[in-house]
Amino acid sequence: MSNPSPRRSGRPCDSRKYDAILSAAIKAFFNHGFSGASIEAVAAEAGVSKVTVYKHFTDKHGLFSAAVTAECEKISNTLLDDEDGGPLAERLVRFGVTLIEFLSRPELIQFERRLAAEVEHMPELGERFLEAGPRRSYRLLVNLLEKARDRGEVDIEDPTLAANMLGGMFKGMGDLERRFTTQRSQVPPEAYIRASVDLFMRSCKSGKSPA
Amino acid sequence: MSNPSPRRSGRPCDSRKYDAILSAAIKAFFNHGFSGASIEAVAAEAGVSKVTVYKHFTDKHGLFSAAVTAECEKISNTLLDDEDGGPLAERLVRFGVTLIEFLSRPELIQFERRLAAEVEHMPELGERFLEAGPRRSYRLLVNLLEKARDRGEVDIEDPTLAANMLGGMFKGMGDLERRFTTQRSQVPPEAYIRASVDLFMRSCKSGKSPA
DNA sequence: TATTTACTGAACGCGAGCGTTTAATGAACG
DNA sequence: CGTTCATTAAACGCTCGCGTTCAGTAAATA
Repeated sequence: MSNPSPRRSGRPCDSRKYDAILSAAIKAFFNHGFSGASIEAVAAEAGVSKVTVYKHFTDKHGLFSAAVTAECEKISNTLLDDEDGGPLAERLVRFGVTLIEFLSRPELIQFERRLAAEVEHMPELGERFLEAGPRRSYRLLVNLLEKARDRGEVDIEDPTLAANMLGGMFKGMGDLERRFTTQRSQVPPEAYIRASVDLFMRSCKSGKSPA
Repeated sequence: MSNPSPRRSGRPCDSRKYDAILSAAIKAFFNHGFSGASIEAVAAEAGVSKVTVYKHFTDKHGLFSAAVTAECEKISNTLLDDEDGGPLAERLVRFGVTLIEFLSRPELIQFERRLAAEVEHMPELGERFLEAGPRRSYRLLVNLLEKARDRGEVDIEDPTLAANMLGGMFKGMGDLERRFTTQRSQVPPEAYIRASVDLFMRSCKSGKSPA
């Protein structure tokens, strides 16, 4: 009211410190888990006093929540958009390869592991992640299939189901290996993705349709 | 050598205490994670002194490892065996439904979450789990497909790849919902599994084969 | 300049939890 | 019986870590 400018008096907050804290928190939480990570270590890593951490974030849970939100933001922004045309099969292969490469990044794997472990105690964070990532790319895939169907390119009864299966095939068993193994496979998934798309396309052209 | 009976002298260990400790540990670790769980709580829950815990298990890591091993044992013993015949499609549906129902049990979901979170620091446990569960059922599936192919029931070029895709389809997107959501869906997976098998079978009969 | 706010460093209180020790009791065996 | 080992309850030493407090400094505004 009395202030025309929203600028408060006194020394302003250093936004770089906020960022530093957040990155340090992300690193710590997703390396050691919620209970395993320590605020003191975060402060040290960020080159910041512990008090400053508590100035910016209310609490350990608040910091964790902010870290998850930030990571989800990154995921949203990385989302594979429906790149320009080509036949459906080629678009699906591109989609699948990009997806699997994205899911194979060590940081993301670690992030998923840690987040899933905390979901029981902070369900809203799991929900936030699902919306930021998986459900969005799922909808992209559904959309891609619907358009192809409308163009008469394939015969799909329920694109929702089809996308579900395609996504599942793309992940395949490699998903488990990624989650429960530390050594990263160097194998590019091209061939496997292509085989999955082949399987899918073959079934779509043979008269009947998924589901 | 000197002892004909393997029975040592002195008071023998109470195996029920061992079991009690182990169940308590399983509950604690898979509810609160490795760092989150406390030995004291485990001892209390087991109705046992802390010293007894350390008599039976060297150390917190040892206890965790024993808990994981015990759970993996359970998983191995629950493994869906290739129940008697019928056409391939029906057998696949049975396999898929049993698999998904198994994977949907809250205890198993929680177990997978916690274990995955610790894999980075104890890789051998992840390996143990993969061998006890996923890889075994994967091999069962491969076998099932190979036999069907040998009977001329389907035209599959690479059963390995096919099993990979089938398994992936069965899990589909529901896998992510299970991992990152606390509310359990009541929906029986029958219909979805059947649709996946349909998709698969359609592609196998149309001349060409997966991959 | 005075005021206000951010930030630091260090210390504090406090609880949790790991792993150990001690003294005592209980259960098996010879 | 005495020996041996399991088990207990309680206490201990120790470390870690959360969240707070305080005195002092730095950077902005009025």
